Amino acid sequence: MTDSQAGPPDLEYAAYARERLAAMPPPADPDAFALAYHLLQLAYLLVTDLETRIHRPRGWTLPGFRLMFKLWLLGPAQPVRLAELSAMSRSAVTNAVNTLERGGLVERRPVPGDGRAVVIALTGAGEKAVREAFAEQARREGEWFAPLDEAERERLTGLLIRILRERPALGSAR
Amino acid sequence: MTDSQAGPPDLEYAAYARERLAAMPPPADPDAFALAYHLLQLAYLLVTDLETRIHRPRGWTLPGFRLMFKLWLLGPAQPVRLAELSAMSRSAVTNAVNTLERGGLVERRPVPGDGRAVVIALTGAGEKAVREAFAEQARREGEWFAPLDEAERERLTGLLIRILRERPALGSAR
DNA sequence: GAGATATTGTTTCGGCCATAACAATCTCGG
DNA sequence: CCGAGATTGTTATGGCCGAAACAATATCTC
Repeated sequence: MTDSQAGPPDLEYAAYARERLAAMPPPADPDAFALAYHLLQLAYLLVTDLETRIHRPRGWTLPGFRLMFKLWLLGPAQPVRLAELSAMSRSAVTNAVNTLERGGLVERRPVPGDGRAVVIALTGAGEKAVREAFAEQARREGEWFAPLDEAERERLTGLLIRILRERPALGSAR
Repeated sequence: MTDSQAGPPDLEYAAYARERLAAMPPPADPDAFALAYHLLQLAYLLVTDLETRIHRPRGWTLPGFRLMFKLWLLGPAQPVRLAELSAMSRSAVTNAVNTLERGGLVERRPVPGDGRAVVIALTGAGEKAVREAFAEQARREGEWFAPLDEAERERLTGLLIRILRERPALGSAR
């Protein structure tokens, strides 16, 4: 793993790992490894970048923004609905809403017909916050994807959607 | 956002959000949004799936496995090197090593020439653990990417690498 | 050599997330 | 009606993560 190409260390590592895996017997799968690695690495770098450059300086977080963005598009919604839209747990929604509520960005409202349920709604401050952060984030995403032309972006998105549509069944069974 | 297509809720939401963004003025960018959304969603689902199906049942975690996998390929290494290979913070490495060390999977060794430095090395149990989990994970990654043929996988990986190579400068400046 | 500076690893703090257990409430079959 | 079962949201508990502050050590400069 020489540094002769002077690429980023994570990409150098990935190339080296792929080579090593190519010399191993199945079930080692160098191509699947490379795909998973670069996918996760890009997602990690993008998340970290958006978080540190846009949301943290404003005193918020990326997960909080994503939740508020959903409320902005969909209007007030129950935690259970927000959880299934994001494919995340209800408790994660509870935690995120707690943080946002402390900041005065969202509020919980009781549901008339159902004593268990709660509806989460943006406050005025939350609506302003999500509009401002959205503009910044859209700009930054544009910078990240600038290396690809329009056709390539579309092709990349299409491939990702194919995998998401055919996603393997979840659950812990083998 | 009707559920007429009966697709997964997260994909339905993404399609709806893209439509809504298409009706907004710049800097709203529906294509960049869709790309970022599907990229992050797929990464999240893949991470969660590998974690819950493979690593948690064995008593470990995916981040722990990724660190051990690096040690497996590279041999003993210093935390600072592991951190830059993963583009993550040194404190995250410290935490991960603490967890792995409690489980007897890695050990810290002093560095003869340098009183500050430490080298992280796999133990025998750690080496066995990483070999077993690697086989499982490679199989599961293969299932995730099965919807794409070989050429499509390669194209997808290539597009991801293009973005990673040209990644925008980090840092908090605007 | 001695002091200023840099590097390494750790600690603290707060937020994110899942799982499991729980209380409150609703629904539905008999 | 009424009790079993399902649903909703919350609360522990524990791991992950970054930023910032810190102590120990190394290096560089004069």
